Amino acid sequence: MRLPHEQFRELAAKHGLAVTHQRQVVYEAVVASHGHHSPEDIYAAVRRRIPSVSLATVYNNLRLFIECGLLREVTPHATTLRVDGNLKPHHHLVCSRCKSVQDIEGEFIDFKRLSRHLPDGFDLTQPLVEVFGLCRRCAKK
Amino acid sequence: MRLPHEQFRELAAKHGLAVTHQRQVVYEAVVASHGHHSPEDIYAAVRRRIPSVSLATVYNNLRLFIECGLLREVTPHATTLRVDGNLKPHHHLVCSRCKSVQDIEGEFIDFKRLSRHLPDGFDLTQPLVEVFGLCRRCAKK
DNA sequence: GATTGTTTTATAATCATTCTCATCTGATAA
DNA sequence: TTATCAGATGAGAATGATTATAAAACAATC
Repeated sequence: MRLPHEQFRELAAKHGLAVTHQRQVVYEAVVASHGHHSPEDIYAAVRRRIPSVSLATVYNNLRLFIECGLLREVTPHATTLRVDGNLKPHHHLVCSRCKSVQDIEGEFIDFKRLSRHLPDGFDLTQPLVEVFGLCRRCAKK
Repeated sequence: MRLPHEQFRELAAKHGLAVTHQRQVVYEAVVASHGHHSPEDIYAAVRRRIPSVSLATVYNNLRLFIECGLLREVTPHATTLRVDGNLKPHHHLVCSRCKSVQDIEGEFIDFKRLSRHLPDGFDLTQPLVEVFGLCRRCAKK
């Protein structure tokens, strides 16, 4: 089992990213957060270890990590960016009203059938599926 | 076949909304647009018929219509609101990089299996599924 | 047609995000 | 190890989408 900072150094080398202290701490904060968090959340976590860190640095690095595939953007219909450090295949259940996101397990997608309907050239090598509905709290109203 | 303005009067009555000229034109602009458009797009279309209309009115009514279920929000990972007037069951294929959205047909979701994994109380009566990948253009890079 | 509560307009305010630029730092080569 | 320099950071300003505010106009009900 690799330690988080070793894991990050490997990933950075693989993607040609310079390893800075800030970058490392941002990455670790996302992975440790186990959820679907906003840049402000991550900023708050990073500040505990680097009080002088700038919010722009957090934004810069989150965007960079998303582009490199180190983490995934999870912002369905929400007004603010959310990131997910969990790269294992999994899907999301999203509340259309309150925009809350939860993970969902299970093989409920027929990828064979899906691929028959895909337009030419569409790349599904890292598929992510988001299913919308109403969470219990919002359904009550 | 109902005319668009008759259709809107019925819907408004059903949801207890006052029928104003602006509201009617906003609704018709969304339905006629056949796609996944931004408030600015709708605003431009409405202005052709009501040059004095305010952007705030477009936003207010789009939000109202979404809440009433007259149309659906389609903003996966995009930075700006998109609306879809097509209420027939259909799903979306979204490019993770450029955020483009296209409709996709086909029965590729096993809802029986999915419902086994749903948390208690989650309401899927109007399910919308969004599948993420890379569109042809973005996949090339 | 008068009344009442809602809607619209114009504009100001807000909030998330990005940009700017001066300063600093990690990576590479000497 | 040190010098160099492209790239990263920090502070704060700028941007852009969206929402709030308040006065005037309007739809629905009586």
